[in-house]
Amino acid sequence: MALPETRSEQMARALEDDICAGRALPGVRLDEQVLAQRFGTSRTPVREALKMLAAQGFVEIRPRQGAVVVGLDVRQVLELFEIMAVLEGLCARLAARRMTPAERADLMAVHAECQRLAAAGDPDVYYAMNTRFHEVIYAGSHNRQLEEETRRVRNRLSPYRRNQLHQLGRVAKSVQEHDDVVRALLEGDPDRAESLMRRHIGIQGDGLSDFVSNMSTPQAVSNPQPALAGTLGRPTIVR
Amino acid sequence: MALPETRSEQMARALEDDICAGRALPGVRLDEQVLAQRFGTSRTPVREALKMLAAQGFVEIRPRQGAVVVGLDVRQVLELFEIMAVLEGLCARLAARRMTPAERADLMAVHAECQRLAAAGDPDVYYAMNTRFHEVIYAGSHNRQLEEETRRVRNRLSPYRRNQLHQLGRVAKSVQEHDDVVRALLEGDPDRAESLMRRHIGIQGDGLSDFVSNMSTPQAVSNPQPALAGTLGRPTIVR
DNA sequence: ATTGTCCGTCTTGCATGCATGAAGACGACT
DNA sequence: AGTCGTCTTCATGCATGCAAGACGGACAAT
Repeated sequence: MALPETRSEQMARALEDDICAGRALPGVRLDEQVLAQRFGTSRTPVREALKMLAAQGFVEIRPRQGAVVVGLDVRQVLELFEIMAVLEGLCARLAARRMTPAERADLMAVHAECQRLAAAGDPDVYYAMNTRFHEVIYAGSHNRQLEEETRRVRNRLSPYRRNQLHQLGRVAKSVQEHDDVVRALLEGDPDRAESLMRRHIGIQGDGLSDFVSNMSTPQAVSNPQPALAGTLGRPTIVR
Repeated sequence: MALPETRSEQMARALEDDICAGRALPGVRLDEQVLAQRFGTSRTPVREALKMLAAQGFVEIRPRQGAVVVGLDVRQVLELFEIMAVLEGLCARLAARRMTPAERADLMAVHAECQRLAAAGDPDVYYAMNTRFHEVIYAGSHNRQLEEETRRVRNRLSPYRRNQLHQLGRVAKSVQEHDDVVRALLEGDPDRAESLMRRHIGIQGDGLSDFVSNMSTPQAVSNPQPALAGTLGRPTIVR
């Protein structure tokens, strides 16, 4: 099976992961040669990977000036959240009608885990399970294209969400909202599932002000290029 | 001004246009050398362009086997329509609240043109104006990210929509639905605008059966590779 | 006749090399 | 001293070259 993966694809995935995980912060310069060395290839596959990431909005390539991790300003982040809300809302709507019994069981299991971890109190651990929770719903939509689109937008936002859950009480609120969504899903109520999910994602009400005030956290830089240091493995962050 | 555009970007746009306009049908093989000749470059920028298009879902690159224009089966098309409906719905919702007076005037003007062309009766001419109509609403959302996302999904679907309007009465129905949307927009009713737009895009009710039955029109091929003939300019279609 | 194997050809994936254009340094001039 | 202009340096954009893998055909065996 193991479908052969080209180096450019591997690198694209690795870089996307770096960006999503916050190892490559917005504004960081992505030097072709450095990356080539880091991955042990020539510049060619590096360039192809960067082009792919650029096409998906993860990096920006300014002709003759190199590639940088896209830095979104507050406005753009809010714009993406607006999109995210309807996409996840649609996932929930479709999932409410289409999830199989097995998938519903999965959902409940993951949700229970979320509740447990929320009580435990570590936001980062909860974050991981929270992601799984949403993934289950993406899959439950039985719409592959939607699944991919939603994940892509989610990934683009991820550098800006990491700290969101570190706010006091945000985790508790999150699981509570999950709980409502789960109920609607299990009852098979598409309208309610969609609307609850939209509200869960959307930065309406209290979420907004909190978020914006804490925003610009991951160096909402736009052009500063603290050149991604070439130490193989993980880029060191320059401050 | 004229921001410098690299060849790979030019080619990517040109190829995307070929695909959207139906000049490169799904399943058509995109040979690197042929394209390189056609654009008067080497294979390198061609490859970069193809990688970009692949990242956006327009072409599929099978390692060691080359690139083909993505062929969507009925199911995938319907999946994309589900996405399209909520994205355009969101555009309408936001536009209802955010359009400036100038944009509203624009909307009315384009809508009037649509009505005129609909009466004239040529579906292809109407199609172009219809596209502009929707573009005005994308812009009216004042959400750039949404605008781009929506346009991208629209473009991915375009090979499959071209003939949609050739159905008897479809044009008339389209303008009627536009009319309802316009009214909601001008009245500033976000909920109604969104819901009407969703219905307009969505293939619910009669739309669905008609569409599906006429579907698979643009050679819903998946692997057949009628090798894109190299005649510079436009690819000739093999049957 | 059909199927399986082998081989030739061709395309892709990647490495390397070169020219162009941009950023930064240095010096001259106001 | 500050500003402007030139020059140097370097990274990018693209061309070219080479090796590995895939497709197709021929041939042999059943």
